[in-house]
Amino acid sequence: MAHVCIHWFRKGLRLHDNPALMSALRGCKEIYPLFILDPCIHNKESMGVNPWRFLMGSLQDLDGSLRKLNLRLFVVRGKPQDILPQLFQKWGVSRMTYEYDTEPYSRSRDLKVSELAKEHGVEVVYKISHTLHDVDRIIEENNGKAPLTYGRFQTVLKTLGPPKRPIPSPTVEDIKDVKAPCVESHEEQQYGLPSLEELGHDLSCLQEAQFPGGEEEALRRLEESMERTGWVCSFEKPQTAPNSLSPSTTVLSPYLTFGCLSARTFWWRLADVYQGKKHSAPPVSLHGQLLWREFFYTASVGVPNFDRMLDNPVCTQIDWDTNPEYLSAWKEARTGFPFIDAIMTQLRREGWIHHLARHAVACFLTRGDLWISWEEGKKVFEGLLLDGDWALNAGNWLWLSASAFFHQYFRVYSPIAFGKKTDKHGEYIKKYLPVLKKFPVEYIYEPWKAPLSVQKAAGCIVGKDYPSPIVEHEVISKQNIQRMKTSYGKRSQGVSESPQPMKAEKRKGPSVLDMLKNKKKK
DNA sequence: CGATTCGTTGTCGAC
DNA sequence: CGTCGACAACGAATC
Repeated sequence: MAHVCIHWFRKGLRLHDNPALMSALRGCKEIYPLFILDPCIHNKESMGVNPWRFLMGSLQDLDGSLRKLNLRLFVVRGKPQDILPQLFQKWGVSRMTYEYDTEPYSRSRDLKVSELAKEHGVEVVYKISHTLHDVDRIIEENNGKAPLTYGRFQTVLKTLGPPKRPIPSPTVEDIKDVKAPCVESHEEQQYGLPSLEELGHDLSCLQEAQFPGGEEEALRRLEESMERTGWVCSFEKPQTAPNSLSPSTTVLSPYLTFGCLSARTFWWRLADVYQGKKHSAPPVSLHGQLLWREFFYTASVGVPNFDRMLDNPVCTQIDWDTNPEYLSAWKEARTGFPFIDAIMTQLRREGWIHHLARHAVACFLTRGDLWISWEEGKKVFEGLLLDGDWALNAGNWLWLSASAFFHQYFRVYSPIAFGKKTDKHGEYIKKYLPVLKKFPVEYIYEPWKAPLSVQKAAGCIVGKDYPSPIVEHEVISKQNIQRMKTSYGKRSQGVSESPQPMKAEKRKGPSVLDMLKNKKKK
């Protein structure tokens, strides 16, 4: 019996290594490749114009690739739970396929949608292809808990073996028995991709996309990086510069986030390059970077309330300040620290900043200087980054704020010294903050220290043309270390008024374990 | 259980 | 230019 099938694209915006799409095509007489613009995730509040443009580019590329196979992409706007039942009926659908998504929102959405599918007699098939492994298996192998250190994570992974080999894209041969649904001309419009203008975006402030979305660009970019075999083999993340004028890393992360590039394709392509050569190893290598992604995906599945401080069992509870002025200054690149402001400018303009640049601004916002909750920073990153992956974003903010995973809170990034290591002349600062262009090198990281005569000569008066620093880093960072110490102290002592202080706190960890154990029993 | 080791990628100053 | 210890001292995992 041949199926009428919807393949529902969400992430996984690609044809290569797409097992769910392949199972859609098997025994299929008609296929509707579908993308739903869901107001719960695709809205202007939580998603900035740069990631929007990346998504649209990716969908356009996907549509183009499908058309080469005599298929097309159907784009619909609305809530999946409203849209899908309508389409099931309208198109006479008997099967729906999609790529498994571990995010909490996606999981509850997919649960609802699967029930609706059942009611409509639609068979649901999903496959794991966004991550290297089935992260639930990793948790199982670690006795029901997500590993909290990278070393432990690697040990667990060894028992699972290497990730699966990627599968190729569907070919004309694969769809020879599949009919492309006949679409009337008005429907061509109805299911077409809306423009960014139509969706109400202001494109006037956008410059040309440095990282255009789409599978084709993803694979081109992958090959471009992999051609540099020496560079690939000697890659060590900590040795790459956060403030080079062009990216010092691959910038494949946005393509992984949207699934334009399969992590397994990347993994095995790297294995090809490594083959027979001496090469760097995790955690610093490129393989290591993919494992970090896997690490945070696993943690985000194994830890309840992963993206929050409250009720997050691995997150240290910290008395962050509510400080809208400081938060805006950070967000809008007017902290008065050129290194920080340059990074935030690049983030807003280009939608991508180097991982270590993220360290610097995240530490500055949270435990280092401004003492603002990492959840605020996470929200800002989510809206601006092309690679604002839910699990990675939350995980890295937990890390940098020393709320979880990383605990050596006395190691504080200096907003002045850190950037100097890799850009002592401040070229990066001058690129993104041209107002400081004429400042002499010795003051470029600390313009407020320049004598007034020097400021005048540079055509930039600090406090007027460029902000004065909002905090005194040397003083505030030392105070903040003490505040961290207090928060950590409370954590290990437990709640003093509790009759069993130690036990009350100790329950924190096992509660995750218990939850997962209970789940398994069901 | 207690002790020990290790932990993706800090900074500063001495040598 | 690189390496090392002090700084002040954390939790997770292991034995």
